[in-house]
Amino acid sequence: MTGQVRTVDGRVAGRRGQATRQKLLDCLSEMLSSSPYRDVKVIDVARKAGTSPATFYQYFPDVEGAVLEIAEQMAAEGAGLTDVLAKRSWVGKSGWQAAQELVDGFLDFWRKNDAILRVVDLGAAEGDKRFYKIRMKILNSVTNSLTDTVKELQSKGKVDKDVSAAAMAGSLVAMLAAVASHQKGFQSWGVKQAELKPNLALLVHLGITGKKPTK
Amino acid sequence: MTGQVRTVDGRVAGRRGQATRQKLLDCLSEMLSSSPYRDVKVIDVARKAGTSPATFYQYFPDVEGAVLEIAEQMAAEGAGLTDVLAKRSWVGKSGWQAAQELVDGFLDFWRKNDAILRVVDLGAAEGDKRFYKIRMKILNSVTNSLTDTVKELQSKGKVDKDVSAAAMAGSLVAMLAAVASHQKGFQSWGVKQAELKPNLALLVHLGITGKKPTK
DNA sequence: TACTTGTCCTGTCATGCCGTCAGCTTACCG
DNA sequence: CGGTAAGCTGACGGCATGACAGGACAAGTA
Repeated sequence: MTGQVRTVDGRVAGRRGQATRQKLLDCLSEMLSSSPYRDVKVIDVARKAGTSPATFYQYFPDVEGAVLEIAEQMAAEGAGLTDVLAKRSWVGKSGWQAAQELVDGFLDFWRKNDAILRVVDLGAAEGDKRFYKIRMKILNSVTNSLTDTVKELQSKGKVDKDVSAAAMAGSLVAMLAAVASHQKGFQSWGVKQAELKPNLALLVHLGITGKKPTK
Repeated sequence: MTGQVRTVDGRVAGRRGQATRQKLLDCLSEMLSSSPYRDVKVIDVARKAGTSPATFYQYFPDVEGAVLEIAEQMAAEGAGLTDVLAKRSWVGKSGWQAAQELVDGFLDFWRKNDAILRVVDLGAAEGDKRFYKIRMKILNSVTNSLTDTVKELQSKGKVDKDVSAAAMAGSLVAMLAAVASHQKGFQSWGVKQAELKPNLALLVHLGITGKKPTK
């Protein structure tokens, strides 16, 4: 899939090299969780990995490059977010359940990868196409799936034709991503997870079907 | 209100000093729009302002500190976001209009201040309480207003009691903020502003009232 | 064992930014 | 005109960056 792992100067990395490379990625990942993105320095990552800055630059052009690598790995994992939605009916109780599971899956995934996702989000918002692409990769499976659902419901006459399926799906996904990345904020503001989830599910259901769920 | 503007070492800033300070803030602001947050250096800001790095450190402890200052200024401005909502009825056509105007105001405000808001969002997501507070300051007026609306509708029996007003309002506001900060993303993905806005308004209306709008 | 080859890592260096300080200049006031 | 405080900067030690050459190491060959 990735073909071959290569160093910056073009050599192919062997067993040992790949291990070092991965260790650097892991340490960077950890670092991103514990300190602000702006303050993450190559030298700290290298020290944490028990190696030297020069080694880091052998495998990655800069911190951004390494972050992109981590994000790619995560994106592959995140493709599974959409499994929940496959072949789901959005009519009746089944729809309410689909909405709930989508919300659950999303929040979990985000909580697990919040540090990287933060950086990816920033990069995308700043207009960096590489980050933007990865963000798409993660969100697209869900967005596309939801878009299809809306279109299908529209063709059956169950949803107004003047709804833009893509815009609706995109907005809902953006909402999920935003709420997920500010989960802590909600909590310290007095909103509990237990309240948050059903409300998000309700909004998703309302947005997709245009109707209140039958619970 | 702010009392007196002071330098880092305690002196009070006079006319000239305040002008320099403001110029630094303006240049920083511009810089944030044109290059990634991670790459904004004090020396560049100072150069752009026609002064020296030492001067920067006279007025701000670091880049973050200056960003907070800009964000404060913006937050004051952003308090006006809620004007649109004051004394609005969410019943009938008026509700649909309120939703539309809210979305309009939000997207405009975000587009105007996207660079700072990006950084504030990042800081908040990273758990920095100072950034989190400012984010609240900007969003709270809207969130609270929406929360009140939902509660009012609940007391009149027009909205289900099991909806958490705060969670719903918070989710909607988070959605608006997220979509706003990825406006460019939506566009390059094939979703036009003209489609986006009504869909967001629809979602807001659905979330607040639980019903489709009468247009 | 000695030699070769290619991978892997680091010491070192020039460069550039950070953050601080002493000290110079400028403005204001009696 | 002299005093005082504001305003600014040159210069410096410290540290991160990013490049390079060369040493360490493993594996294969004879």
